[in-house]
Amino acid sequence: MSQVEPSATSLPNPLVRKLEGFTTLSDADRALLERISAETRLVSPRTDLVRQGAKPDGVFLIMEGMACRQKHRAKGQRQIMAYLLPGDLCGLDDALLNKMDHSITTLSICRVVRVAPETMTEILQQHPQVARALRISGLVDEATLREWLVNLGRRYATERLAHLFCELLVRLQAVGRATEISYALPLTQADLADTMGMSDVHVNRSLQELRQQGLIEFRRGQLTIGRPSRLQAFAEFKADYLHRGDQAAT
Amino acid sequence: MSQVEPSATSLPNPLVRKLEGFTTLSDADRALLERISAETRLVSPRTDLVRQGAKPDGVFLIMEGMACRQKHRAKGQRQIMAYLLPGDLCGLDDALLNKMDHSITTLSICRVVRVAPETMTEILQQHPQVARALRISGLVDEATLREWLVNLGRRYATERLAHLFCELLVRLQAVGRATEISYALPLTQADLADTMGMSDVHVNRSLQELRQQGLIEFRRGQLTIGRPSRLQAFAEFKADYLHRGDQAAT
DNA sequence: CGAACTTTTGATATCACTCAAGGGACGTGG
DNA sequence: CCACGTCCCTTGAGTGATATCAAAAGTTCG
Repeated sequence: MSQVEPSATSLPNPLVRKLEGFTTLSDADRALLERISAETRLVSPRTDLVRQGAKPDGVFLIMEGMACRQKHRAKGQRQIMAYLLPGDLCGLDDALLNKMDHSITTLSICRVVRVAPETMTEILQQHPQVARALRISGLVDEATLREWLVNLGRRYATERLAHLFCELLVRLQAVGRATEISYALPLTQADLADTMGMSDVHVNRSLQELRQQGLIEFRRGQLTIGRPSRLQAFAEFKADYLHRGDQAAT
Repeated sequence: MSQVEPSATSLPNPLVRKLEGFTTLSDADRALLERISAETRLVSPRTDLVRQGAKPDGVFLIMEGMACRQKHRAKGQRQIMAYLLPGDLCGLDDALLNKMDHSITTLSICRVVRVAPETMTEILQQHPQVARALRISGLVDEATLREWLVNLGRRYATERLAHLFCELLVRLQAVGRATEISYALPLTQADLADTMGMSDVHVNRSLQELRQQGLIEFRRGQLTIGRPSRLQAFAEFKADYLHRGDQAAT
């Protein structure tokens, strides 16, 4: 399922990038984060990192690829409740509770790091700025969840997808994983369906409509957004919930 | 809009009840919480406690009634993203971010307490057990949000409503605001619609169906669940996400 | 080259929305 | 204590959005 691998590419460190969007880090902070994220391993698609019902043990840092939080219902239906992108740390808060009420699962091939609980505790105590950034990051995750709820509750299928694509553009740009108009989206239409609370067939048709309207291109796992501002208007996307660029209050 | 009122009834203090569900409190902790929650004021229905776009200032503690977190879309649509019940503290985490991305609004008449930021900071520093319980409480709120997402994404209208009613039963029981089978639900069908991402007409018809199946009664703001286990089965409700009764890990 | 996925298409069924109007309940003022 | 307004709940009819089922076409990868 996984093996230790040296970090491969020369992409910017996504964790550092992300946290610097929330607060100012010292050289020591940065060095620490770089050190942590050195020992990565590859995990194949559709593999549980943390399983529902288990007691969380340590946290996972996503370095490459996409993972998610998901739940299953009795008749095999599933709902994805969050995407975990490069730079996202998961399981930190979950550790405070006894039992996972959902699973954390890879969607694509992922390069991840597991950080032991003790290491994590030490970091939080000795690097207050990192702790602060992680705290803020958690709040943004929660705000994102709320926006997803609006998405499912009050938008049509095409708007829903468009909104998700807008969000991913912003989030991936923030960690240097997207150009101005394009990014890798290694998801299946069924994955999108389980994210948006719709059927895979309807995802297919909605994607076609977005393509026809010239809002997106989506081929071979690469999503391209012709004019992001147009897609944002279509989806009524306001990035404020991601709290990028507003250095948070003390 | 509001005025200071002495605490009226002899109901148990909901904040104490709630936090004791998450951790063990000392007498000093309890005394502190009681002291804080003494100076309540009444707020009329449909009043913003915190407005979208504003900078959060202080936290609000709900002592009686129901409030919510909500967002509005352009064409007047709204989506309720969380219910705030007696014992719920809101705005604590929000304060770490610069700007509210949603509003906190009363649904019914509420008895609330506003706690100043300085007071809150002091409490968190001098009462670690309270801080810990509040932290866990926040995580449960997030888990609740995730479950709501499953609800909107993967359940039919009747199941959705049933699931909400099950959740409220558990949460209200935990703060002594519900009997084994019944509680006050001072909401309009339009409120329910904006919670469930459906139209008010469809809420009406779905409620009728739940009534016909003998699963609920709902009259004059009072909801009664004949046999909770039946309703839970119908909604596929598992209370684990509320993390009641599992004393969380250290 | 073939097996296993994934995407696409068509046809049909169903769930939920919109619009519009009637019926209650409740509070207020005369 | 009645009249009236205002919400809120309820009903009906028609429409629209999305799901389901089934099968064909395209991809990917060993």
